[in-house]
Amino acid sequence: MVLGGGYHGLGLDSLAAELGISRGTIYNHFKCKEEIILALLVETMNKRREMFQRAASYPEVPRVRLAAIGVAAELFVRLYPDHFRVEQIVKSDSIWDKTTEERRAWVKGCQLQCVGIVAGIVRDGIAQGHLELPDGTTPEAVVFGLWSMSEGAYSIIATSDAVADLGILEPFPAIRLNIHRMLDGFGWTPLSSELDLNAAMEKVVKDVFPKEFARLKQSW
Amino acid sequence: MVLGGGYHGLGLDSLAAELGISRGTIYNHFKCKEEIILALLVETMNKRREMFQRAASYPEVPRVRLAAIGVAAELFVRLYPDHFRVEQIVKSDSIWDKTTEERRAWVKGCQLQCVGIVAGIVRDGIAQGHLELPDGTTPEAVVFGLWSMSEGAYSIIATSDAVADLGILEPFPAIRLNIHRMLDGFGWTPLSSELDLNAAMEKVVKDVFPKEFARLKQSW
DNA sequence: CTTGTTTTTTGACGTTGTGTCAGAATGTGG
DNA sequence: CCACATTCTGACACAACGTCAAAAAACAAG
Repeated sequence: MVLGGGYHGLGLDSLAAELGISRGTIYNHFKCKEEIILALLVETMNKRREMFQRAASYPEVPRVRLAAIGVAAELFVRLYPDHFRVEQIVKSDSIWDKTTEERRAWVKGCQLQCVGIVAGIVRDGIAQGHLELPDGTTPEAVVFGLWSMSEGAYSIIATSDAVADLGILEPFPAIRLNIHRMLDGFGWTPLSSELDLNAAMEKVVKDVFPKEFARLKQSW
Repeated sequence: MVLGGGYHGLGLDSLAAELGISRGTIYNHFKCKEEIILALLVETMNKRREMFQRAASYPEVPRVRLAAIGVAAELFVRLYPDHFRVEQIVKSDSIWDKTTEERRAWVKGCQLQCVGIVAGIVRDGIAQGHLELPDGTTPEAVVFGLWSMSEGAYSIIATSDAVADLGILEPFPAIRLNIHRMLDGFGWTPLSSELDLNAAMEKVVKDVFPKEFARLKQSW
């Protein structure tokens, strides 16, 4: 893929050669290298938002719909690791301020949409009496927790062999477990002890993401 | 600080000028730019390990000692945001493979030590009957969850204004809450409902990290 | 103090990669 | 076929990393 070797891996010469055009031509479409990367980021976030929307509309109880979002996030990371990498790169390198306001706004908007999808499920859970948040805690705070956990876990997996050193042979099931423990901690019913979430998630994979699952050669 | 503007912000010319030496001299001490960054990373991880060790030896029940680790991690990020940034940079840019095996091993070892400290507390909790892990779940998996949550949350805070857009005015208390909810989900007693963890953490700050707390001008 | 030797420092140079722009090439309407 | 508009191009300017022979400094011996 384009961005295997980080920011430096993307050489405009090689990119131009790969596209069969000259390097000057690239600058007719993008103002600078950073804009290219941000364009890739937009593509990335579109992809994930689409998967999130599909997961969120799964006809089930809110807690399972949230698990479906988790499935979507995991599938996304496993299927498109390079796309995930783009997000990492944009974060750490200070490329953000070299880009146009327009594209930045687009990224931000997409991010908020993804958050909104998840927050909507949390609100549904509250509305249906499956979940009660303590005073001062907003649904968005819960989303923040889920987001943190995913982001951090996938980042750790992607950028070091720390998980293997920890003796965690299958990190993805571990992530799922930890996330559901957090939701249990919030008292979101049905609790993971009252429900076979693994089976539910496997069903989500087959019902909502059959195509993606087929592309995922490794075991779920 | 040295690494405000990411990998590119660190210019060897300006760095040399700042140190009052020539750029050539830098290469007597470091083989390449990447090694400089990794040296900063070593410093960073030493600092945090030291804080973790202090927190872990806090004379309290395991769950509170774990909270103390959380306090240490939070104080570290808030006091030394540039150090935290170094970790982000090392992750995303592919600088890892340009560095010497020796320094890499050092970083990895320090990382494992930090994990080991936390895993030790989890084991203590199990040994004292405060916590029971389901079959197939290791203490390291719990550490992985805590690590993920911290890493992801601090990363999100540091690299975007997403938390503000989510309406989360005080992200750090939100992180603490989410972490403790996860531990509650594991059934780790005393549960956060049976214990005033906020007071306990405030006590940790004053008992274990008075000096660091003094440097933290913002409210806890 | 002087002279010879070793170590450290230096900044000019080579190299690599980004971004620019005048000119070439290509496309279009009459 | 021509005039005009658009797109593409690759040579150039510039910036940053890393190198290395020469200079400077530190050190040792007589």
